[in-house]
Amino acid sequence: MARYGKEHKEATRGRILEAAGRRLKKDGIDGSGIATLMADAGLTNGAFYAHFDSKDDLVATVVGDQLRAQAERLQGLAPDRRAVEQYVREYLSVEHRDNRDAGCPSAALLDEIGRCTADTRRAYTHGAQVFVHEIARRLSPDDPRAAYGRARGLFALMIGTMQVSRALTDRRLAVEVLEQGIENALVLMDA
Amino acid sequence: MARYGKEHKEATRGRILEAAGRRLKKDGIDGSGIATLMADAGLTNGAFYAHFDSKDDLVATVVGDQLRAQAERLQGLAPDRRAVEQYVREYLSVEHRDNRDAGCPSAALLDEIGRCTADTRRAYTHGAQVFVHEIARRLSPDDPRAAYGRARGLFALMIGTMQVSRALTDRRLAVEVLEQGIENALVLMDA
DNA sequence: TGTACATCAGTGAACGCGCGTTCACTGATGTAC
DNA sequence: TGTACATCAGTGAACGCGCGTTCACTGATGTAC
Repeated sequence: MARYGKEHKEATRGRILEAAGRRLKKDGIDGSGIATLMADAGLTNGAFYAHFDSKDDLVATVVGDQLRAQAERLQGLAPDRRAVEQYVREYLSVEHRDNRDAGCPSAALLDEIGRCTADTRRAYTHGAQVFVHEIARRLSPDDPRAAYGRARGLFALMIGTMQVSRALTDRRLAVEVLEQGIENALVLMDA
Repeated sequence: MARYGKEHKEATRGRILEAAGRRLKKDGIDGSGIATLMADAGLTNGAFYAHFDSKDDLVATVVGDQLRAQAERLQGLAPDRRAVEQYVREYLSVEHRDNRDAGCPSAALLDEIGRCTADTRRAYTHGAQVFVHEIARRLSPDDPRAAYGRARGLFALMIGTMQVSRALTDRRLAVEVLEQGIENALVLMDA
């Protein structure tokens, strides 16, 4: 009946979402055009609307996917405090700083997300809460909610530190900011 | 000879910069067009290029001005630790959250600044260092450099916390994040 | 096994629009006489 | 004091371009016979 199995279109959608995740983080939301996003996925602009209602729809989906992926990476680590420390060290690394497109969606896009539609911000709100919960249950396994405050501080500190480091033109200073970010994160974790 | 005194054009330039500061923080850099920026200043698009070489030139100037203004506000406060606490409380307030256009340029624009030209990022680098120094000399009057690490952490934490709070759709959660941000800031200050 | 057909994912040109930038022009002003 | 002039900040139409979105079409495929 249908010429392809339904998994074909699903696979294409997945390819668009993955490519869009990278492109949006690299060039920003306003800085990424539909034609470019589709070319990244090996398609032409016209096919976009067979998969998404609008650019806003794509952005909301990408933001949700990106935060889910980030939380899952943390879920893959041990359920203890040392895993959080390991995560923080990888987050505040020069590799992450120099690879926006493969990195944290919040560090790459957060001020733009704050200006997005309610759908996108809802997707962000939910994803961020899951991520913070994964940090908190590693800081305080018996009562994760008690650690939400510190976990949110860690989250905000990591995002802010990475954004500052990326904005600096002085590479030595940028690295120093990352290193001090790790120290500050450890202070918050142990508070 | 000239039809206006030279202070006339300077005043107009200042008006453009002030209006652009507000508009860029409100709608983002990519989200603000020249025609809109000029209309905000009570002018038409064509006059823009009598004052700036390009949009990039304006953005670099605005970023520099905004960070200078932010540092000067801190300089206006007492040179002690209590002034930093007061500053943090005002920064992480609902008023600041709800008024991007009058607020911190980093919270409003930092991920976009990270993608800007070297000129803009140089202006940011310099401005941020001055601001961090003003925090540090209040945390450690005798040896400001010793407090740079904590001061940078405070800066990053405030920026990240404000951006997260602005992205959330749940207002109660957004307020809770601000309050916990203050607690976390106090922890870092006292570390 | 071979052919005709229906499906529909993907193509690519086109839509109106706003972008950053350029430029010939306007008109209010201070100066010169 | 009154008039002609030079200045130049600001106007607004126009440039080519890329934006998000629409749509008539193409063509590879699985199915029916």
